[in-house]
Amino acid sequence: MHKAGAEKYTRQRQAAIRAAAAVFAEKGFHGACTKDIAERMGIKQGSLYYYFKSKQEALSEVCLFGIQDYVQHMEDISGSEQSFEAKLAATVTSHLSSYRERNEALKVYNDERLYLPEAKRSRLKELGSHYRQQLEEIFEDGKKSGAVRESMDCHFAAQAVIGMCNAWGDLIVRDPELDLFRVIHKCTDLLINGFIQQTNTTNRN
Amino acid sequence: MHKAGAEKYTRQRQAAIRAAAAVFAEKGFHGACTKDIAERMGIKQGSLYYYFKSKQEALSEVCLFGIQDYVQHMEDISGSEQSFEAKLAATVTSHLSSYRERNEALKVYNDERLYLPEAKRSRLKELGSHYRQQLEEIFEDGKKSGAVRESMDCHFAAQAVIGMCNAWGDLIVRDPELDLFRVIHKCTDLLINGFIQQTNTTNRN
DNA sequence: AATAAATTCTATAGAGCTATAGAAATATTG
DNA sequence: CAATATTTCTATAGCTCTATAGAATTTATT
Repeated sequence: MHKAGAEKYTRQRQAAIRAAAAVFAEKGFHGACTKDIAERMGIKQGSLYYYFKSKQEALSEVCLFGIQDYVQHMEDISGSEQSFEAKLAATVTSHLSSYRERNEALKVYNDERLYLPEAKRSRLKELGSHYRQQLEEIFEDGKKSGAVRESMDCHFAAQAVIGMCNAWGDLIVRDPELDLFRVIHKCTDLLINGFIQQTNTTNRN
Repeated sequence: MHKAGAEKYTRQRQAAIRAAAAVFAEKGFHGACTKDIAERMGIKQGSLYYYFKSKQEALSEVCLFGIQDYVQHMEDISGSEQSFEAKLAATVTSHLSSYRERNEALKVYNDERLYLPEAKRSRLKELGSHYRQQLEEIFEDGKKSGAVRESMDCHFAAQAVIGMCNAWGDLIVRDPELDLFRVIHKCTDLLINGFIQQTNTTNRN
């Protein structure tokens, strides 16, 4: 067993989480085998169990890694003093950027978290719900400031934004050629300006 | 082996496809086992192979079942003479309704089709691409008629609509309490009216 | 260099799952 | 009813995968 002071352990464990993320993203939790994960980081199958006590634990760590930092971003955005449009744009940017930076872990969180044991899953679910709630509040505040129309269902709107980001995130992970900033720009544009031809110019950028 | 004239076979095979859809939707293709599928339709594991030659074939049939009919709907919508708004609303309605009617098969198509062998997958992919293309054309036509703003990226818009419908479809499948028509209405409203407060009233319903 | 600690390896038990074969049961037809 | 066809069952070969144990190797410490 490792001891404090041996920092190779933490480095390798992080590598294991990233390797697991990549393999789970490609083959799914049940489709992936521990051999794939181990080989991706250049060790043998059995050695992986020096870093995880089970395959489930690997999934659990990947999922946590996947969201912890875009949840943190939302905390910052939500607390800041910006216009509704700026907050919405920041949310989209942070969410989509996470798909690139976090090495598939966010995709794994979305697609495979339901295979976690109940206890772990509900802890992660809290984080996810909190994220959605904060986005919902951004919409509520937008209503108060007059940026968002009265008739908007804010719960629904938050869900829709997250769904749209995840759909695009999927494509971002699958296709490394895809220009992240182009996608961010288009998503933001769509959310702020909508599909429809409008004659007033108040909310264009 | 069965023979023509024995219509129990086709009835049971359809039941097998629905059972497989439910199980694959819940546990994923690799997480599901043929025992689960068989038991759900009240037969034993081995008997399932009277209807499928492999687990892969079951997946293949489920995926096909999942899309064939909403792809067909799009064909009708695309060919019809309606306003942009009406076509968009019809698309959302058809897409989301499929999630309820088709017994989880559409969800399986979205989440598990990448585990199909290449040959099958590319045949299904064609259907999916065709669907997106037709939606894209609806947007292009909308531009020509002035309903959609010039600056809209139609390819992107189509992708976004599909992504949003799929995100909501997931929730519809997961939660049978969720009111389908409420979701359809809200999605349509969001797509047509957008998030933002507008001063002109041209495109409200 | 000798000793101890940390990391990786090999080998495997034990479990679960797919797909098949052939028997048994059920339904259909003459 | 007897003969035939269809559907389901039981049993299992053969494979893959997880997780563990203990040996071997590498890295750090005295």
